[in-house]
Amino acid sequence: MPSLAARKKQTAAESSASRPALLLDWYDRHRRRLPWRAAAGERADPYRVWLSEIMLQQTGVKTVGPYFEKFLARWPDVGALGRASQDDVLRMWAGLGYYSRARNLHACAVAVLRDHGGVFPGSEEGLRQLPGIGPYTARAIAAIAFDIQTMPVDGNIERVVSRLYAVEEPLPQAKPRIQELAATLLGASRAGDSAQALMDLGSSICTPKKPACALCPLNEDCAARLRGDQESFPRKAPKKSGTLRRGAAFIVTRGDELLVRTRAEKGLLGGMTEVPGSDWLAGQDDKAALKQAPELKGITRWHRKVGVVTHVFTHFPLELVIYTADVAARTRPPAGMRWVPVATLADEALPNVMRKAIAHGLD
DNA sequence: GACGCGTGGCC
DNA sequence: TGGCCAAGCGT
Repeated sequence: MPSLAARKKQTAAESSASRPALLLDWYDRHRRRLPWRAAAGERADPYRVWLSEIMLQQTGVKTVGPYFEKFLARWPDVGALGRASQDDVLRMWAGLGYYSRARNLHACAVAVLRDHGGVFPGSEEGLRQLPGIGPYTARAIAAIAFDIQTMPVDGNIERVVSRLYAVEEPLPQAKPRIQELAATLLGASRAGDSAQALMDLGSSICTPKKPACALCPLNEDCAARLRGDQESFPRKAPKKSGTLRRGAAFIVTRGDELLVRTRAEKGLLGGMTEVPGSDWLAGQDDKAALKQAPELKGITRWHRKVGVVTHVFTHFPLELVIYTADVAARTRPPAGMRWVPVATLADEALPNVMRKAIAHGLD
């Protein structure tokens, strides 16, 4: 076999015929070791691949790591996860965001247990039918865990491919075209490694800002690099930011207990624990928000904490005013609410915005 | 196809 | 520091 340098030179001269081989060579030398990845040459466990792919949706590798380990230790296989309660899964997921993923994760495990005898379907089409598994994740599991010749396309691969071919069409319209181009980077085998090679390349070399093109195995015939405007790809339609919303959160203590409730099953922060609060509306003032305070015996006046809690969701920024009150022992909670010891708050399915509100209120 | 859906890290 | 970005899915 000719040396790597010789093969690379030869490839540049012969156009892109052996890009898949260059990519796999690079991957064999530089692949990242991640908790859900099998050793070189080994087939990955579908459960681990699935669990990691769901957690990694719109979420960084570093953030996912500890959650993946926690889940694996508590639920070592899909059967164990399918027999757990949704509430336990939500509690374990708390802090990771996009909570519909956790609900679908549990629903998926239940479905695999009930409809597939506890074994993941081994085809892209079969996987695609399961809750929480969309076109990307179905392809990723099929390629990585089942060695099926298919190319998943995530944000990293969109960036790499759009630069390689200088795709002028903006996202998301360009998705079908990019999917076609990405599939040409599949070799005759090792589909999962080809996909993971492109993802590693996208996260470590072909980064959004200041890509390290000198280190890229595909730099010789990258169309965007030849033009010198790599960072301008992928083209994207400009996106609009949301309007500021305001609301109030009520921190009610009864000794060392805190008043909480569970949010509606669907929608924003669905199924998660929260402290009682007002609606979150654009242009709402403090007085209007205070009118939505929970009614409890013995509260003569609310204490308004100095300052506000701010939080930025994907589609809108939020400002919460914090009101506090302390009530007598044995005060009944309003309908739909409950008291929980402050000491056990860590075990609740509390999204970060609520942790911030509580921290501010108890401060 | 557009929108709703968290959070943390980056410069 | 505020906008951008990260292994998308469901509706």
